[in-house]
Amino acid sequence: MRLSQYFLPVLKETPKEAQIVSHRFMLRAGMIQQSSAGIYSWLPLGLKVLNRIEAIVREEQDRAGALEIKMPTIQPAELWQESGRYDDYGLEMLRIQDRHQRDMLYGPTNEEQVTDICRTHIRSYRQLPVNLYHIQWKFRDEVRPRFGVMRGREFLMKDAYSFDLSKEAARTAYNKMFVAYLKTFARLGLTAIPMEADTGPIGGDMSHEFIILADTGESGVFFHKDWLETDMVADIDYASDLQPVVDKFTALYAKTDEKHDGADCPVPPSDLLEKRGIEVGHIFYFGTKYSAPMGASVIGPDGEKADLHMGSYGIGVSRLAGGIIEATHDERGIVWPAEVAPFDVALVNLKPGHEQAEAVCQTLYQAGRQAGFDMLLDDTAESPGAKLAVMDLIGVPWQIIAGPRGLAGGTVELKNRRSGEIAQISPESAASLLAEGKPLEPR
RNA sequence: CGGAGUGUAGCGCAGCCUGGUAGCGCAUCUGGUUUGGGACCAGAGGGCCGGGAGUUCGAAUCUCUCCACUCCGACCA
Repeated sequence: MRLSQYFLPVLKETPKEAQIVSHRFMLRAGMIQQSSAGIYSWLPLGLKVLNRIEAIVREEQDRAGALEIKMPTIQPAELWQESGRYDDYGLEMLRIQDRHQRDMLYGPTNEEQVTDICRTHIRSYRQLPVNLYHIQWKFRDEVRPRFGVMRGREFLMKDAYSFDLSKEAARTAYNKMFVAYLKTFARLGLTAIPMEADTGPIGGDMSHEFIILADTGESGVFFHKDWLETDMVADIDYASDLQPVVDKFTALYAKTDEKHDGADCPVPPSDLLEKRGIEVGHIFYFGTKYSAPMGASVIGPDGEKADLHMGSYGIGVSRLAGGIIEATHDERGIVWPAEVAPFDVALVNLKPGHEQAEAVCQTLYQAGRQAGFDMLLDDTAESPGAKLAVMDLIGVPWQIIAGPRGLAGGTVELKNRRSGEIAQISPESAASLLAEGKPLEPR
């Protein structure tokens, strides 16, 4: 993409409503624009990132055996009256009427909807297990939206729902999602600690919130300091028994402040950390809470009818865009992990019109594109300082900077956005580096 | 929903107390000069001062009243 033909409305000054760093940078980098409280338009750069996060989430769900569906944003009130939540949910639910005065709502979540799908089509235990997920916009009329996309009213969420014959079988489904979440967040460049969370009325040990640490987080968390040294990568075959993996990643103490009890904590105070975190995922088992009232049951091997055991598994996709920035920025701007970066390589022509700079940029641009890199070529007439500042702001992992001064000495700059390291290399080595394809790593 | 604020050009702000021609910086447009870390010179355009109702000869400014947005708390992916 040529920057001169792109839509990247960067801001030099910070809009005053943006109080936290991710919100500031998302606005300044031209990723989002506020529409009303807690509701945002996603501009090209922001949507690109959102789509890449979504793709990673989807890929890991698919690998874990979940099946993608797409349920509507608008749901009929009847389903929620069946589960009993239509009256319970309160003002957070956006209620609307269609032209026939039929009560509808903009879905804040989809347990009822997915239960309706399964009760219609799943009659036998032989059809189990099933795990259906979708990635869809939700609306919750939050009392106080804030922090940009971190607590919006409208937000993009991946929500999966598992259906099993028994609690034991549901645990297998739960473990798959647990591991899928570890993998997903690791790929997103995040350390997301699974923390024991409130299970609500069901109880038990099957509820975890995945939390990334950030001072601006809304959740208070307590955990063993060794978490900070833990390698979060889990490369696992889903067909194997996942319980040991789950055990490994739940062995160290980690609880949200609702669950933490200072008097009853096994970790000595010297090893216990109390920090703030951002909840980016939440998984839990809730038994027959919806299947029983909604009549979602199957005939079991014993010929008896049995209510389905369900679990649900959420990832805040749009929240992650902000969460990643909170976790990885520096003072100059965003520092995207390679897998979610909107572009792979930014190519900066410091002096458009300069014959040699033009030629080198053209060559490198083509070389990168042919090798499959998503290239951004800054061919605008801005001042060099402005260009470089914008590139740092939008956080593309690699920058290649070409200007007359370097080219006179036969070099361009290869800059690593994360480390700040700059290598002076010849245009030819830059070209061959690009030609080798991903990932871009100098020698 | 309780508490506290803010609405003036695309963005950031001043002006309001003490009523009298609506300003500054950045951005935008034109021309020129520039080009290695958010350039320079000259010129230009752009505002129902959040909406409504009052007070007044006269309201961005004073009063009332809506509305929107933000921050702090209680709730949540």
